[in-house]
Amino acid sequence: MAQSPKPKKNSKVPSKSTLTIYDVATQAGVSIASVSRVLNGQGSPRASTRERVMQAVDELGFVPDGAARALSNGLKEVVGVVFRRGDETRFEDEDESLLFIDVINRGIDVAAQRRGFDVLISSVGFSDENMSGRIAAVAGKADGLILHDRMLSPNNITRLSGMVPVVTLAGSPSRGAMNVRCDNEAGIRALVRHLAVDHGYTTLGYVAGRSDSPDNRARARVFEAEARAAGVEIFEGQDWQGDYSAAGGANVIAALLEKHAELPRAIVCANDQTALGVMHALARNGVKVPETVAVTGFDDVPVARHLHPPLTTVRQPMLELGATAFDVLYSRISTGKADADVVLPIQLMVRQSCGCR
Amino acid sequence: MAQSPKPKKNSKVPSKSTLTIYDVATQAGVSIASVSRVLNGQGSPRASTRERVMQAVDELGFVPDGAARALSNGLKEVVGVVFRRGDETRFEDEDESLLFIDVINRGIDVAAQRRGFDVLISSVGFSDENMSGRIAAVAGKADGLILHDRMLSPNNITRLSGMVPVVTLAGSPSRGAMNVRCDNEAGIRALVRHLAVDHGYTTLGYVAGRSDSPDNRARARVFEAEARAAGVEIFEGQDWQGDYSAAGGANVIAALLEKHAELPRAIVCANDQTALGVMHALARNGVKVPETVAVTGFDDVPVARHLHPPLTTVRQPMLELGATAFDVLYSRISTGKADADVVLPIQLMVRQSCGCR
DNA sequence: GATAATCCGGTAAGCGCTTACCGGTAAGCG
DNA sequence: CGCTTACCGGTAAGCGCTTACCGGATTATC
Repeated sequence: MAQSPKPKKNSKVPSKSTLTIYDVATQAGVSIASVSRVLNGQGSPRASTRERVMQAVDELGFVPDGAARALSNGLKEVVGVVFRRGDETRFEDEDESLLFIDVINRGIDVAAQRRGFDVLISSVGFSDENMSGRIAAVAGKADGLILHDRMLSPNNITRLSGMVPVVTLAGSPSRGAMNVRCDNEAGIRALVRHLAVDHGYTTLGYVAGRSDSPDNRARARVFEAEARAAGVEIFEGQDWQGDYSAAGGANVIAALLEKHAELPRAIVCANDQTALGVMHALARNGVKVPETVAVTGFDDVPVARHLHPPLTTVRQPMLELGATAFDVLYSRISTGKADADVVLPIQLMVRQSCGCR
Repeated sequence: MAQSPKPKKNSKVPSKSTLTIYDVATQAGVSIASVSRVLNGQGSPRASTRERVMQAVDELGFVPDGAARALSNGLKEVVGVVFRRGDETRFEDEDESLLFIDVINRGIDVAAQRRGFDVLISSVGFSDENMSGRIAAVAGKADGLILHDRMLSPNNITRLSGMVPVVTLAGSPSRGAMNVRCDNEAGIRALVRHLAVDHGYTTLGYVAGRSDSPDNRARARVFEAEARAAGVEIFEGQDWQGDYSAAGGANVIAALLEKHAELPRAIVCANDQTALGVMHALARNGVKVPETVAVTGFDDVPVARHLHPPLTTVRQPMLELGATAFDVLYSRISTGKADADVVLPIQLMVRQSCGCR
């Protein structure tokens, strides 16, 4: 019967219980292997053995050490999730695009729990240096990584994926990593069609998201192509550059109105936050939505349905996006195989800001 | 010169690089102790030794294993954060109170990074069983826990704090655990005073948050006491029961208006989401805000300033709340000492929904 | 009674890293 | 030259858990 190991000579004050599996084994009168078997459902312990072990665990308040388990099992049962916080024009705690990321992370969390995994979160500020080093540190504490958009160059993603399994949530996959995304092009197409064909609007504007976002650039391209195909006039360009935030959207409209620029009959916004700001600025200037100018968003964050008028938008299945990202990563971790690029369908959410009743 | 350890006989497919510190040592032509010294800034390695080690690390793409480091150091450098997701009346992915929790978690993340810690997130669904077991599993993977409100009974918190350092974000502390909170009472007092004294409104309503939230009950009590002291008439009771969500707030107003009930001159909402729904329902029914009915929120989530009219609310320093919770926990982990109950000040954010211009 | 099969549980090795301790070398001093 | 001190780096033990392997006891069969 082994004794509890000697206290580690360490300059750090022991802050956690120093209880180990040896203490449980001593109290239950069995070996540490028996304790492990009972706790992990291995082997076929006698009922009496099981009872003594569970009683000792309960009385002592024993929690197995995750690091020891991870080292022994070769699996930490932790997924690392890394995302960008802020940009060069915005103080970091006001970055509203994190709403979107938070919901995706929720989906990751729920899917991870189904497999006994937990989610290790790390956000990276815009001005943070040594992003690769940071991501590597997270990788050392996890079995795989899920990287939100705008994290690393494709080369660095490929390099990272040589160290740890990586799933990206980006517009396109990088070599060596798996990718999960929504069919955003279909979403923009559906919006433009709804406005141009169903409503018959002949002028459309597009308030862009961040110019450094590949996702935004793809949306802008599809918007342009689809609008041209529908034969409508397009309002776009530098004056229509937002940054995915409500303030960015409001600033675009305020600036246009200040120069007495003409507004299009409908405005497609890069995301719901932008639409919130656009609608706010229009209302502030006495422009009726949707009677004078219709507005649409993208994402369908929970706030969208409570705006006045309720926002027509494209529902990105954010929870499913997160859950799928985890499932793809888990498949890779557990079988070595996984899909390289998974595309989730979107759904047009027609409410009232487009002009429907 | 030790060889790289033999591959572990394991039924799980190895999905991570099997690189270890032994491989780096071999490539650099030094011992594993030297590699460790270089990577951890210990001892005084020669410049030439340092270079060879760093070059080998870079060429091999080596990332130290977090579980091994944690076991050896007796410190995982991970903080576990656990929060509640959903309630009995709402499907879990629509729980908007998570906005608030997400921002607090952001504060935790930023503060944790300052100390080289990462954040292990685990949400618990309302219908999840064995919450204690779940929390214990997170505890096994972290050095300490931060528990959001509504997680465990005070007894269970005390019991948990015998296993691992615990910080709660609750209205009041539990024995054995540390606590961090905002001075919500002062916030409600400031709101009531602003409406009753500065604006001279004589009737006030309070749309409550969840009835199972101790925080909400405390706010309701202070609202009542302060309003009575200001000599105004109070509208409250079962008809004014929200659930912290926009839909909950909208439902309260819609139901009142359906029964042609009289509305107070101003409505104090338990949080900003509730205020969003209240304002939406009022606007839908042609009630002007703030001309006919003023509305205030609580929390100052980013959306608040972009509503029309911009919301007067109480700013909960959510980022600071999270950061302080982490700092308190870190103090405990590193020195064994920490404050038992930390109260952060709030700030009244006067915008336009109260009637100010 | 002897043999084979099954059940159960203990012992020892190992997961990947950290670092205390010790030894070799070189420099400085008398 | 001999002794002392400082510097640097290698060896071995250990962190807390998991589990392969083996042995003892029991049961079943001939």
